[in-house]
Amino acid sequence: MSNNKAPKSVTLHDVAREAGVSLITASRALGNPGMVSEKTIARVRKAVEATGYFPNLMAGGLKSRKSLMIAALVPNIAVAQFLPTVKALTDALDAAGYQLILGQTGYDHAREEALLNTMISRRPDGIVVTGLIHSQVSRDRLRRAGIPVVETWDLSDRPVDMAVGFSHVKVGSAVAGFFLNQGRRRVGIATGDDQRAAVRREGFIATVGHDVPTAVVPAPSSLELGRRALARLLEQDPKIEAIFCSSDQLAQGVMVEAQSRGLRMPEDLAICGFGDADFAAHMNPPLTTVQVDGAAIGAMAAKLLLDRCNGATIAEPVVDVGFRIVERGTT
Amino acid sequence: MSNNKAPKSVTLHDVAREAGVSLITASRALGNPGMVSEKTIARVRKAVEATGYFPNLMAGGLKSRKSLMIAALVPNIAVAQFLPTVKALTDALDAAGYQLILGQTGYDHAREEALLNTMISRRPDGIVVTGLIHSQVSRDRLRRAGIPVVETWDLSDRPVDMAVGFSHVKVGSAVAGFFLNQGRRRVGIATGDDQRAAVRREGFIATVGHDVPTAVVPAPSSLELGRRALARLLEQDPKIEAIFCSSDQLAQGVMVEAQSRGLRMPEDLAICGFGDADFAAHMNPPLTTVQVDGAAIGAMAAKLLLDRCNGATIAEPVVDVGFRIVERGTT
DNA sequence: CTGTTAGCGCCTTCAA
DNA sequence: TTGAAGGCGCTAACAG
Repeated sequence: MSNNKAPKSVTLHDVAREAGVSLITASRALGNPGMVSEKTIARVRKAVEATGYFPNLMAGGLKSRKSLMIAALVPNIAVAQFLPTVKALTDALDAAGYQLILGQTGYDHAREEALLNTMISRRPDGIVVTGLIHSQVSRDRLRRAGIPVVETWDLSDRPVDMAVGFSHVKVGSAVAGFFLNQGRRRVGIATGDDQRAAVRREGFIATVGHDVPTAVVPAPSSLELGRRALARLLEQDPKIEAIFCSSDQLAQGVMVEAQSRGLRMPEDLAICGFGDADFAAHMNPPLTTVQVDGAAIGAMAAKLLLDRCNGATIAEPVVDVGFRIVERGTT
Repeated sequence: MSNNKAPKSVTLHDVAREAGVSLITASRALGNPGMVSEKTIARVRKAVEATGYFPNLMAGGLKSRKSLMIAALVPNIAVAQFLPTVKALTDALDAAGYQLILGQTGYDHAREEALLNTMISRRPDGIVVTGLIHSQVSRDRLRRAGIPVVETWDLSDRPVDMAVGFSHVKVGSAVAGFFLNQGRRRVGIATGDDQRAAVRREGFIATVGHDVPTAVVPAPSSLELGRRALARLLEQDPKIEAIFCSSDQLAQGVMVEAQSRGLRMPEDLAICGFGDADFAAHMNPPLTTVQVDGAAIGAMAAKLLLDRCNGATIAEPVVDVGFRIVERGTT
């Protein structure tokens, strides 16, 4: 009688029998309809309905060596900054029948390496990381595994494989130049503690020509942390004239704190954010900020990966999407 | 000579040979160390290093019927609302060795059904959806497939399987009661066009006792859309006294527009948002809003799923996490 | 256009 | 504690 095994799931074998064709014909009818006659396809389709069959992508992927999955590593999904990228990526992949597996590195290099190992074990058809991959071991491993990789939000002379981003040094430099042009010399920085923000700071300082007051706050940045950052900067230089913030959230906090201290913007204090969050244009005064097209980064990363999956050779494996300073009321 | 095949990847077979043990012993040394002697484990570990072996979870999962993946369906990853949930979910799953596969339904029922089918084909060990699953076909399918499912951000008398959320009807009702208590009768609603917001609106109207002016905006809601929503509400009732917004982003826009029209809050106009975004407490005036613990929802969903994966029986398959109105300066 | 054969890489079952 | 055999569900490769 019926023993207590798990209710054996319907397989392609059952479908084939129901349709009165061989296993492989059923397989082709579903995955490669061009090779099968209309009539057979119809029979198989009907058999699928009748049996309630669902393909098993694990089994298929094992043989075909295609998982139809792309792994994405972000520092922290809750950082609004990367959302448009993840969204654009997911949208583009979905449209091509691929799904995204998500991993959070928490800005932690060891965690990143561990996560990368896990992801490799899943045999994704591609990997997207935010920022450059830090561990040399991981870099080598990925190259050897031959998995297409896109490093995003940053540029590198020697990416693991492909890269889509912009130069953070140039961003810092551009903002510093912008402040200096306005005649503001007493400048400072409120920044998150991540690698890319640190590089922007380096570019900023290089252009200013000397070190500047800096308040570093832990990720993820928030309005609250911005308020405290301004307090700390004013301790370092009570007459500070301009502040470059590593995110608009932080800038928002700096502005709130500045207003509560009676500082006028831009007269007493100029502020430049980073990211052009949707609220930036609607603040009072509207926030000057650095705009980066995060969605374009995600879309381009998806395109590179999908092209590669389709066997294309990528002519330009490193794509610079650039940035621009959007001048508004705070400068 | 070396033919042109893909560089055959290292398998457990190679590790076993290198270690001088059988295939299955190598397998156990890695996945079930309790069954193997210390010495053998060490030998296998060394062989793993030497060969550069990476397990193939697709192959392992095929036999063991465990994918160590959880599928998560959200309407739109860019909606800040669900971020804490996705983050808490990812964190909890990561810690248990599971990864998240992400899908975006775009608030579209057909898309949701298609995505669910795709996900089923991946044989995830669990599925988390935002909101209730709409398609009856999908509901039946999931039950039959026997995949653990958690429906979140909503509650249901008869969930597909498990549910973690709160009552949107009660939220609408509570906010309406709150406004009425303040003596405000000319009330209205600015809302996104999603299902849950619609239910909150129903609760609101039921308590008010009659239909109210309503401005519906498409997802995802934004500050910009909030501004337009207020304009539309003022056309419907120039003397409107209180507005319930379906998100804090929308509320923010309503406030900006109100200020630009010279309306004072809360004297001329009361506003209540939804979600308690991080900026809500820092607006001017601070925004009254409905607070829901999205992270708790994600954490609880992960717990239910992981418990189930570990064979536990869930005593309470429906968890109400509740909500509360946070009174601030706009009411 | 259809079918047969032979695995993909690993783990479960049974035996030693 | 270790091993041998068999198969998870599917699809390339090669016939017909």
